[in-house]
Amino acid sequence: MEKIRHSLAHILAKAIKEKNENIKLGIGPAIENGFYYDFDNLEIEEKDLKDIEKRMKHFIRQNIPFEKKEVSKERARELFKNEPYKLELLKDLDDSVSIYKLGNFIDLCAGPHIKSTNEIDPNSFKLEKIAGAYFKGDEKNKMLTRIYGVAFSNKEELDQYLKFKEEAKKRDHRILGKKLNLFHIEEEVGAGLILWHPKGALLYKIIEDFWIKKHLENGYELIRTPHIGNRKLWERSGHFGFYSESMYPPLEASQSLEEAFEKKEVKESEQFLLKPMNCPFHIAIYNSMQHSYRDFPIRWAENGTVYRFEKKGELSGLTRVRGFTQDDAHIFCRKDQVEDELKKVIDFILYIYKSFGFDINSVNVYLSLRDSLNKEKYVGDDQGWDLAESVLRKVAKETKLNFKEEVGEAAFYGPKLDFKIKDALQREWQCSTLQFDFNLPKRFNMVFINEKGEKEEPFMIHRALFGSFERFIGLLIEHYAGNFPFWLSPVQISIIPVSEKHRDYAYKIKEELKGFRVEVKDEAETVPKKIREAVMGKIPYIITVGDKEIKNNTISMRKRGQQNLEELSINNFIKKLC
RNA sequence: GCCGACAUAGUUCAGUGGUAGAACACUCCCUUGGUAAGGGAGAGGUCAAGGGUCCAAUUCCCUUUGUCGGCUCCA
Repeated sequence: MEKIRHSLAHILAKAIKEKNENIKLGIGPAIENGFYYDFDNLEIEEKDLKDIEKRMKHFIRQNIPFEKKEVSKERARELFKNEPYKLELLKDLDDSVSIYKLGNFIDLCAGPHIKSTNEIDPNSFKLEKIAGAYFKGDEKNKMLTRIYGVAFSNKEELDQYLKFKEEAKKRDHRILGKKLNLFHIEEEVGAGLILWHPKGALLYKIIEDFWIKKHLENGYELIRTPHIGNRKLWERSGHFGFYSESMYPPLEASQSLEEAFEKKEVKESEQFLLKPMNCPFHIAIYNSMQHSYRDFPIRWAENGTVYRFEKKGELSGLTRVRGFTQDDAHIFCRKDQVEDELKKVIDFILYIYKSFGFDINSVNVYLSLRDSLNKEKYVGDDQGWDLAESVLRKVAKETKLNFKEEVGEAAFYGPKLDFKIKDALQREWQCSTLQFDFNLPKRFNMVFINEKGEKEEPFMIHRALFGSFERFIGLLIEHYAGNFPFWLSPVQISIIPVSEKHRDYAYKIKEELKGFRVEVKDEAETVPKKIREAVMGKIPYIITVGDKEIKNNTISMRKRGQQNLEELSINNFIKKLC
C-alpha cells in the first residue's frame, strides 16, 4: 500500500509539473491513509483539485512504468539543476543516488515504487486538501504549498475512510459540546478561553471531586496559588527566558487601568506575569518552610489555571486553548525515593485511565529526551540530564510501559514521560506527563536537612494526570461520543410525567432518588417530544410515570441505547444503579 | 505566526449588486398527552468588524477579528 501511496505522490507531481514547468518540487512521501507532495511557486485553490485528480487518473489509465536508475550525485545535480529544493536535499545524500522516471517526469527518490501505474485503482484515491508546510519542517524555511491526498487499495476502502471521517465529525467534542450545552468559546471573550455552561461545569466538578478524593487517598496534600506572579520570580525560574514564546506580556501592576489612561507617572515599576506553569509557586511554598529528610516525600497538588499565549492557528476547541487548568502536582523527595515515587505516579496514571474508560493500549507513551545538539533550548548540565533521562527510562521499563523515545521533546528543565491520547480524528494529544526535574531546585536554592544535619538539595517531580481538565474533558467527550458513563453524566436520570396530573408523583420519585442527579421534565409538551429531548441529551436513564405507574407504585424505565421499557419499583431501580 | 477554506437569526443552514429566508429553539394561545418532533400565532438579523469600488454592497476588493483543515509549536 505504501508503494501505491508513494507512487500516487509522483503521479500528482507529474500532473502539477505538466501544467507549469516553473513550479518547483519539494518532497512527496506516503503517509498514513495517503500521500502528499510539496510544491513551491504553486498557485492553487481547492476547486482546482478536481481537475488535477482527473489528470492523475488519465496517467494511471495510460499504464506508465516507473523506471529506477542509480546515478552519481554529479549527474543528479545536473538533472535537477532547475529544482532548488532537490539540490538542497542532495546535499545530505550519499555519492550514488536513485532516481525514478515516470514518463517524462523524473524525481529524486529512494523508492520503492510500483512497476507501473496500472497497479492503481483510479477510483481508490482522492485529493483532499491544500495546506502550507515549511520546507524540511523548519519554521525558518520557506513555506511550500502541500497537496494532500488519501489513497487505499480500492474504492470500497476509500469510501469506508470517508465515512469514518463523517462519523468522527459527529463525535467531535466541539460539536457535541454545543449540542449537549457543555461549553462555548466566543470572540468577544477571546480565542482559546473556555466558558463552561452549567452542565459542563457540573461535569468538570464531578471529575474534579473524583480527582481530589483520589489524591487525598494517595498521600497528596492540596495547595492553592495565584494566577499572576512577579516578573522576578519568572526570571529566577528560567521561564522568562526559556518559555517567553508561550507567555503573555507583563502587566504593569504598579498602577490601575485608570491611572494608566491618565498616563500617571509610575514611581517604581512592578511587572506581573500570568502564570504559564505552577511550579515556581509550589517552590515558593516549599521554601517558606524548613524541611527534614523525615518529611519526604512531600506531594503537593493543585488544579492550577495557567495561561499560555499559543499562536492563534494552533488553537482548537478544548484540546488547545490559551487558558487551562492543569491537574498539577509536585513531589519533593530524596534521591533514594525518586524511583519509587515515579512508579507510584505511573500507577496513578494507569488507574486514572482505567477509571475514565481509556484502555492503556489506546494511549501512546513517549520518553521525551533532550536534543543534545540543541543545547541552548535547555537549562542544566549534561550529567544531570543523563541521570534524569536514565532514571525515567529505567522506571518506564520496570513498569512495563510500552514506550517510544523521542529526542528533542523534553521540557526546558528536564526530560519527561508523556502519555498521548488520540482524538476522534486520530490526532494525538498529550495528556499525562511525568517530569523529573533537577534544575529548578538548584535555581531556587531548595534544601532539606539530611540525617547528618546538613543541607541537601531535594529532587523534584512534576506531574499531571489529565494534563489539563479542558483537554481531558474534550477527549472524554469524544471517547464516549457524549454518552458519559452514569457516574460522569451531568444529568443521570430524566423523569417525564405523562401529563400534568402526574407531576406530583414525578417529584415524589425525584425525592426518592436523592443523591442522584435527576431532572423532572414537567414542561407542557407531549411525551414523545420530551423523550426525544432526553435521548438527544444522552441521558443514561429516562423514567416515565403516568396513571399505570401511580396505580402500581412503580416507574417505567428506559436505558440509554435501548428502546424497550422496564416497569419496576423505585427500590429495584435504585438497586440497579448501585 | 504561515498556507488554504470559511463567517447570514440562539442553533443548523438556504439565498441575493436593489438593505434577507427555512427548520429547530424562544414567547403566547389551543391541545393533557404513553416512548425520537401535536397544532396555530408572534418575536427575533448593523448578513463578524472597519474601510474601499459603485447610483446602490450582506453580495465585488482590501484590512482586522474569529472559526475550520494543515505546517510549526504544545497540556
